[in-house]
Amino acid sequence: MDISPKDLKQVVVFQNATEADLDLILQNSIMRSIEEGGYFFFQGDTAEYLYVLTNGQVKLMQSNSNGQQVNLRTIYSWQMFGALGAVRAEATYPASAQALDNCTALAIKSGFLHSFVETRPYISFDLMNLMTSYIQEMQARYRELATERVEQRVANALIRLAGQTGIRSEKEPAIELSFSRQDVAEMTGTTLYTVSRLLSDWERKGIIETGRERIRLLKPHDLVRIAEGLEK
Amino acid sequence: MDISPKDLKQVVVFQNATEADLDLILQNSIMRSIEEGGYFFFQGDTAEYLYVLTNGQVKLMQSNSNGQQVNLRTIYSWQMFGALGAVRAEATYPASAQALDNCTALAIKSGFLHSFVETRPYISFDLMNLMTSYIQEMQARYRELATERVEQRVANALIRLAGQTGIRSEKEPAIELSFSRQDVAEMTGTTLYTVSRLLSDWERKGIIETGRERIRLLKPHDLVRIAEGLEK
DNA sequence: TATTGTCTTTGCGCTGGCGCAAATTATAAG
DNA sequence: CTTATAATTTGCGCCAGCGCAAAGACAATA
Repeated sequence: MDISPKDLKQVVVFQNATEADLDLILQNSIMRSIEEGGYFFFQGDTAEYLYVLTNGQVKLMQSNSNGQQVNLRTIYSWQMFGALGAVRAEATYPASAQALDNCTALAIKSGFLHSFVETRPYISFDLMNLMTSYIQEMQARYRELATERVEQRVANALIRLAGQTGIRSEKEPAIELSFSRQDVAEMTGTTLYTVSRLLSDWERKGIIETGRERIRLLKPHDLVRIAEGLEK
Repeated sequence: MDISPKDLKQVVVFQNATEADLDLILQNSIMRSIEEGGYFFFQGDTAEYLYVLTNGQVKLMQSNSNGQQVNLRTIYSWQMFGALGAVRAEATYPASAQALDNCTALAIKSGFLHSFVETRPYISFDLMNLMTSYIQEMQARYRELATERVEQRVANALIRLAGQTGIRSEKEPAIELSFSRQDVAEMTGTTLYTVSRLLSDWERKGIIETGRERIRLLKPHDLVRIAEGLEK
């Protein structure tokens, strides 16, 4: 599968790039395909490439010395990942990137991007914007983890996911999500048992509907109330 | 108190700036003094300025709708703060900045920095480096909070603080920190009671020595072992 | 020296959430 | 259709950590 410069316009960081620049980027990149379950890179690897996902979904996660892991973020088509390690020379990736589907991604040599950015301020600007939003999201999630109860955090995660990826059908205001209990647990710093108990409870109350690796939000507004700690 | 361009060289983001540029920055800034306990800005304010602290210490913190707060970071002399809000136009500060001492800071109009950066790639580069390290630290702390027990998190926080600010005396390998139990609690997402109990315990074991708003690390290595969860 | 305010310690009871284990259900593969 | 595999649910016991309350220690001020 080939990629045209026009396709690259969809990448937020490249939105202001010229056609010529996009061409140059393509010439200095290769395509990499990773099949479901495989890894683009592991936490600690030297950051040789930064990626633009063209197909599939990628999970970014970080693990501690005992192997316990947390979900930092899920990457969708035309989003960048592995960019953090690429900014500094001789950096290592701070997280691992696992393919949730069969994935294809454009791999850009980080050394190339380095020199490329130096003469194109608009790109660093867009990159900084992206980074800023990362920092803000991480700070918000950190605060959440530190001060909110599990119930609120899970509700919040569902709301956030709904905003990012939810499929909203026209007729009914239901939002469909595809995540396992384990996924949600890793996103909210809890266990799959607790998530399961919570979801069951909410289902009994008619707020959501659940299935295997599937959560449908029936009353998002009620979730918002739970997230804010107003419930009970 | 006046600031010379040379002083500004101490700011990481300005380390590669020319004398002329530093002068220009100074001309487009004002000095602001905030006394102990006061605020440079509050979370949610529109980000008109970004600051370079010249004197004192500033605590960056975020609070949720119930007023509970977490410590994101402490700022020392010649470090920047409030830069996040400044990158995007019409942004608001994602955190509040409280003066821990009587503080003085250089306030740079964010609009000015905007246009300034556009023609000076080296600065955006250094800014991105700074942002990258923020993201990585937040990710690490997030993982810590999600997967580690309180004991480990507090030990980790002490180690981190020792690296950032600890005063190491020549004769003995003891490191002196100046933080209240409440401070440490807000940094680690726990309560001052739990921190107090932990510190008391460690003091009994001879790992640290404590006082009012004072913690002296006697055996940092033992703390590292606790942080890694090897203890018990 | 006495006073006041702040920081710290510690006892005590409680509970939110963890995590094992075992049963149940959904999906995929043969 | 059967079997294997993976995801989910739920009962149960337990404990790490919370948070009130009250006392104690320290620092600043008059």
